[in-house]
Amino acid sequence: MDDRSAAVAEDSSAPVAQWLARAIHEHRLHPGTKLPEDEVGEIFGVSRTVVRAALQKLAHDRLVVLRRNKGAHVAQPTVREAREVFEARALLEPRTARSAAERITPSDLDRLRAHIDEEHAALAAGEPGRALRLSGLFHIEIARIADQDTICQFITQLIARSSLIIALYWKRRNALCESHAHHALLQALSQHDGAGAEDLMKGHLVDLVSLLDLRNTPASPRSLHEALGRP
Amino acid sequence: MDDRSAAVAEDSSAPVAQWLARAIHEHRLHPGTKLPEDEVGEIFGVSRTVVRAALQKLAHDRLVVLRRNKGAHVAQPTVREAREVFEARALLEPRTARSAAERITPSDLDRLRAHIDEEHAALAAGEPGRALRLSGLFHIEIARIADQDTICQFITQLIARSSLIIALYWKRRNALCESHAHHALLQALSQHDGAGAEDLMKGHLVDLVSLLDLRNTPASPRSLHEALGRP
DNA sequence: GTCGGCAGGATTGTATACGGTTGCGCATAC
DNA sequence: GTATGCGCAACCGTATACAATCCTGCCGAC
Repeated sequence: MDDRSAAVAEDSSAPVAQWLARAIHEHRLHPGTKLPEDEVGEIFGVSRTVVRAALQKLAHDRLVVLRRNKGAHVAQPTVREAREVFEARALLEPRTARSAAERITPSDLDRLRAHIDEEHAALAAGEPGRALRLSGLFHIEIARIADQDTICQFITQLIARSSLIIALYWKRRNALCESHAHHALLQALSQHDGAGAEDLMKGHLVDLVSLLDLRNTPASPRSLHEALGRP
Repeated sequence: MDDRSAAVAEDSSAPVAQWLARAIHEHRLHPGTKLPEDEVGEIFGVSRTVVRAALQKLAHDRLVVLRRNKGAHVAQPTVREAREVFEARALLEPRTARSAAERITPSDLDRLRAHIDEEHAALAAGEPGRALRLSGLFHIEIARIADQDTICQFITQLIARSSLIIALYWKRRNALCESHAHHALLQALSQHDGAGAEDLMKGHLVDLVSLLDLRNTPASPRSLHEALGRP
């Protein structure tokens, strides 16, 4: 409600970037998909100038990669990058959850419950992409509650990248049953149990990584040199 | 060596962004300074298109703020933002220093020593801006040694913002005597003392914050309303 | 003398044009 | 049938042009 329509009049490239980011987050745009400037511009009714600005923003968030004269593609995080992203989340999110527990308000709790409910509804409606995005928003909401804008922005970026990582490395497509962890987190937060929330978040992130297939296999459409093992 | 000259041929906006970032980091560009697109473009001999790309990159790193129809200005972090930046650093850097201690190599140590020496030389030569930048590079180098690209990028951004914060809130201009902490860190790193490095880094960051004047005074070229205390 | 409005200049937002590179496909030779 | 070289089409990089907006200074009215 606050990030969709409000910014439209402010910066015309923001809606393009947000729309693309959401599509990536919901797995409607797959890793490696090319994003030609002309095509995107035609879809949104804007010129390449504003599309470029949006793509640059996404590139800075590591959601797309920009290669000179090759255009923009949805990023394909490597296994190494996947590990790094979750290591960074492990450094940031548990302590942030603790802060959130200490200053959470009833209206915050309501919003978190609404997130979980919406996530359940999306899963029940057979929209796993939407559920995944809402699951990410749950984490972002916790960072927002912690009232740390800077860390919240880092976490937002990391969660978006996590969505790409999940698209590439998730072990079993059907198993998106992480709502239990979010329920437990909600419980700890509602009781202002900072230490508990910190531990739960730590464990939750470990669980997430354990559901990824991060053996040293390269990303699916890997670079040919590595694929053929020739120097 | 890897981020200065190599990227020049790759992306023409990168050198502009790097030059501006360095000038900000070295306090040659002060918070609040306007950066007109035409002027910057003329300096670098490029058109506004590429300048805009550079400014957007810097805006994403929070070194400049972009306001619609108002142009780009060097950012003026608020007290709140200053606190947040150092809180984020406190979450990221100590653990990163520990990782660095565990995997540091002799050549890494040489590079760190060179950084410290250069920093001393800059101070002796009466170039506090250069010394500050080198001091920041010391932290970035540690993150690089830890071999965590993602976290390294976050830290790089946070250190650049720290430079702006120091420009605004440093208590005594003359006292840039933090080289002792870096020496102690180097010692711990050279002995692969992860726990020691983590503690030293934590303390170092606390010391840094204590040298800032973060009472709830607004930023120096604050909004006129607040500056004059008139409603 | 002060306030309000208006016009001019300056600066940004967006679109488009042009040049260069890449990559693909086809035709031809072997 | 396969390989090689050429040509074309698509796309990106950059510059520039035009429109919209904002700031500033001046002028007139009260």
